[in-house]
Amino acid sequence: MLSANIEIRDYLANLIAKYNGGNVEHFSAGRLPSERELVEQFSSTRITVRDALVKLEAEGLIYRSNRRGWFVAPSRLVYDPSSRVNFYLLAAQQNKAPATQLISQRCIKGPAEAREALGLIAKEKVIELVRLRSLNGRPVLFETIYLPEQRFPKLNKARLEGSLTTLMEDEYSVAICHEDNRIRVSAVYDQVAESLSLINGAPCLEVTRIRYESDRQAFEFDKECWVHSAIELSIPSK
Amino acid sequence: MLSANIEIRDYLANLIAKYNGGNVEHFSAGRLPSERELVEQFSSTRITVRDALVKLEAEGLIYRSNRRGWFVAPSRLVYDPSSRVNFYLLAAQQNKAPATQLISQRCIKGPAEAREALGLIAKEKVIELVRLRSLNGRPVLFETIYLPEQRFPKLNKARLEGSLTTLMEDEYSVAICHEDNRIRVSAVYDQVAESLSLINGAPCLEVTRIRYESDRQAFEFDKECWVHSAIELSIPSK
DNA sequence: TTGCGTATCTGGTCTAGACCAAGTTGTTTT
DNA sequence: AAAACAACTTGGTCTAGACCAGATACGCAA
Repeated sequence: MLSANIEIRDYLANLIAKYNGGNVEHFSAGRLPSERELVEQFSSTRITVRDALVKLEAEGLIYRSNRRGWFVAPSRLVYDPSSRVNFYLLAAQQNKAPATQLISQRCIKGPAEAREALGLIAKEKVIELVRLRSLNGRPVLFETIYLPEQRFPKLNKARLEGSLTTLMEDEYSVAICHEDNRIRVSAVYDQVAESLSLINGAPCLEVTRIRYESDRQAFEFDKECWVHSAIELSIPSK
Repeated sequence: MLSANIEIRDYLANLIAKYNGGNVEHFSAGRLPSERELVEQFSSTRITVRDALVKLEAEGLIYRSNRRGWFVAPSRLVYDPSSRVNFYLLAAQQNKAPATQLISQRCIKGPAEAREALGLIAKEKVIELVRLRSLNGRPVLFETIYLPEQRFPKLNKARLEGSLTTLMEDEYSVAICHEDNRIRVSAVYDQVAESLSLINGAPCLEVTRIRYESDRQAFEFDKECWVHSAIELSIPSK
């Protein structure tokens, strides 16, 4: 005995599998039928249809673009967070078209979490960079980067949409000693949700990273929020 | 202008923060008020209250135990998937009481995914082990392990609830050469959901692992489904 | 004391709508 | 051709209930 929402889920999951297998006839441009069309088709209600869609979303089979509709999720970007391969190269290798947008750049006191990670004292400030990265026009990553101002004076604004790792090596002679990545499932709100075309409370994969240039001296604190269906992490053994 | 479900979320998130800070007065035994009580308190409806609860669940602040209620999520287990530290030791180090239950043990053909990873041909079978692991009585991990039967004849049943790594070293002289871990957000259904006291379609953190004892020869294929609020992965740099 | 059945409580699922705000599209005006 | 507006479509949010199934607590009988 299947509940109605699972029946709808299974039906759509099946079509999605076919679509991903190359049978494009079901969804034009990867777009699912509207919720109201599905209600008609299954003689059901929006509550039930949405239950099914939210489950498919949780699985990463589909994603929503706020108030535009539901779409079949493209194949995931495979990403090793502890490798220093840059985003453009990685995306290109996997046949995806990358783009980066610098949303804001500020010099502020910064959140306690970042200050602590960077070992800042008293009035030392941080540079906060907020960037949005897309694959094939779909925003997939919202990242907030904190850098100690003293270590990185006069950041080259022209290069803030490219690889920061490269910038830091070139202009500040940074050599990464080691780093720590923390990965958890979380949810996005407000600016983050909006930038990613997600709704408040949508799940995401959150990667928090601290990079060190010597045993104790951290030079970078990042928080990455990935649209969870867009990413798969690959962690090779040490 | 906040929507009602966000208002309820914020209110509860606040209480949860206090609860985690040591102020235990709000929730007895970490249990949240029932959905119907919250409906009363906010003069709202269950749809809206559940929207709020599902958002808190997505964030990992609370979890549900199927038809029993909603609970404040305990602190997360921090876990490095590519380390070979065993579960009991790890849990003990973080002051959590671990337990393992062997749910099933079969010798089968196995799913294509596992067969391929293990490089099996023709009629070679796999041993499938299904285990459920708990922390402080709460199920947090459902894992399915596939081992090539030829490599591991006559598995010692008495030891299947303990550390497999240790068992394999002791009784089969396995030496791990390298491994690959894949991490993605997914959802659980049926037996997995039931075992974890989750509902069909609840999000989880899925870790898929292949272990090799030589460059090409894999000896273990695992799929771990973690209750997402129970876990944080820690990936140190190579 | 130990089962066992029962009443009650909980979330799980669903009906049948409503209104709103943002995104899309087509038409008209400049 | 470009800008402005209007009409329409979409999901986002919410009302006010209903019934079901599993979990739990409790009282009663063995």
